[in-house]
Amino acid sequence: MTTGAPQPVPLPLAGQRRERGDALANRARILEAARALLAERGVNATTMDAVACAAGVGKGTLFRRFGDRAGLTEALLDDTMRAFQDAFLSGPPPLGPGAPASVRLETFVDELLRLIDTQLELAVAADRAAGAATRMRLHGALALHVRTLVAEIDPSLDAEVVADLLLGAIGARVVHHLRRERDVELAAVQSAARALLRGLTGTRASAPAIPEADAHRTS
Amino acid sequence: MTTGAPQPVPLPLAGQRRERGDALANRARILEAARALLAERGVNATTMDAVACAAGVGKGTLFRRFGDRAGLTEALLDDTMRAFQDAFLSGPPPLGPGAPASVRLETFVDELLRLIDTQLELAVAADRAAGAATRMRLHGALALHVRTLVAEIDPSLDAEVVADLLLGAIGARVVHHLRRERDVELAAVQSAARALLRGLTGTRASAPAIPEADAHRTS
DNA sequence: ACTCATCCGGACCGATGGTCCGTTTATGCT
DNA sequence: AGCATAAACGGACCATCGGTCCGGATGAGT
Repeated sequence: MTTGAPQPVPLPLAGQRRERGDALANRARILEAARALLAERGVNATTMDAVACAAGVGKGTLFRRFGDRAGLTEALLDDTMRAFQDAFLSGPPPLGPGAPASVRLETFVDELLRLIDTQLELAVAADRAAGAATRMRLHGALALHVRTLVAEIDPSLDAEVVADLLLGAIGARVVHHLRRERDVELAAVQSAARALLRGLTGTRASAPAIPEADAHRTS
Repeated sequence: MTTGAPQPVPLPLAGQRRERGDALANRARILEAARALLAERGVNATTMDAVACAAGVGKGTLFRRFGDRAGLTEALLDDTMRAFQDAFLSGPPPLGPGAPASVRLETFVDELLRLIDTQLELAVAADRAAGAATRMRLHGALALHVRTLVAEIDPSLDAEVVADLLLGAIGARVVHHLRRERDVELAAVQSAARALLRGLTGTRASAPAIPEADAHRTS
């Protein structure tokens, strides 16, 4: 996957001096090394030193490129997240626009859980290492989406708060705990999450009709 | 509050050498100092050094008494938690045994949120600093209770997983975020939590028969 | 080939959690 | 009261880790 990235393109563009070739290469190696270390040794045992060393670069390089630990994890999360965001913002219907909000929300939760599961260590790292600013940005995008869907499903709810509670329920820590320390199947987690959602979607939906039609208000 | 603690009693008991008087006093001072620092400076700015200094003891004393940071936070949480546990395990009905499971669960969530809110910084500290072992113990007690209630409410659910998701939803991190960074009222959080619970409690009770809802389940 | 901006790398720094050990002192006994 | 001793004290000390700095190396345009 890492190598599969379509490469941000050398960008033969003008403007000012393009990033030097070795710098580009190093960035890639650092990202790859970080991903590997994170996956095989866990979050706790992955130090910045170790990442730099594994990538075969000096610490200076590492820090200049990414600023700090938060920056690195953010970069790591970046493409994964971007893809997911595109999917639920403008992808095909079950997840993207076009399906009723309740279905979209359910699908969203399902998919987010799957995504977290495939990048468990990374997700936990981001969750704990990211500074307030970074977390806000990452969390913010997801929260906004959930908030919108929740508001659409049941306008009487305090969408902002409900959204945060929901995201908290399926946060990296929880999933990590269930999967790694309890040996729970991912499907079981997804199923339980759906059970929780039923309170928002199912119940109300019994008088379905789907309030759609009236586009999506801009709360 | 701190001073209000009923004192573990001098225990004039026998056995082997009783804990020395100064040791006892120091433990109390450390606990009090830690609580104060945590409350007024936040989790991030509270170092072990600072705690020892504020308590007027050496670091050696601090660490010998509590082992490590996790031990200290655990001790800090201890009596608060013990009281809460007693309340929901053997206290009066709305929370303790005697009321229907769904009501108990709702009350439990309400109360836990209130408790977390009054000890926000401490709760976050415990959440982040506690080692796996400690967290398991603290979380375990709560999780067991919720699990039991959930199982009672709807035996068809995977109580263990649902319980963890629920606790994740109202975890210290989430509450901290909502209360401190979003200025959300505690009541709003409790209300949103109840909305989530509705899926487990209310829905089933009235046998509303969720329509197609789960038709598109594939994964 | 030449020049210069950019980048590299690892020595270095400050903070912080945690350990060690010589010194002090509460406690029980005489 | 005086004493012996185990327990507790306290702060110097250590190791780790995130993050900074700067002299030296190097890629890229001319």
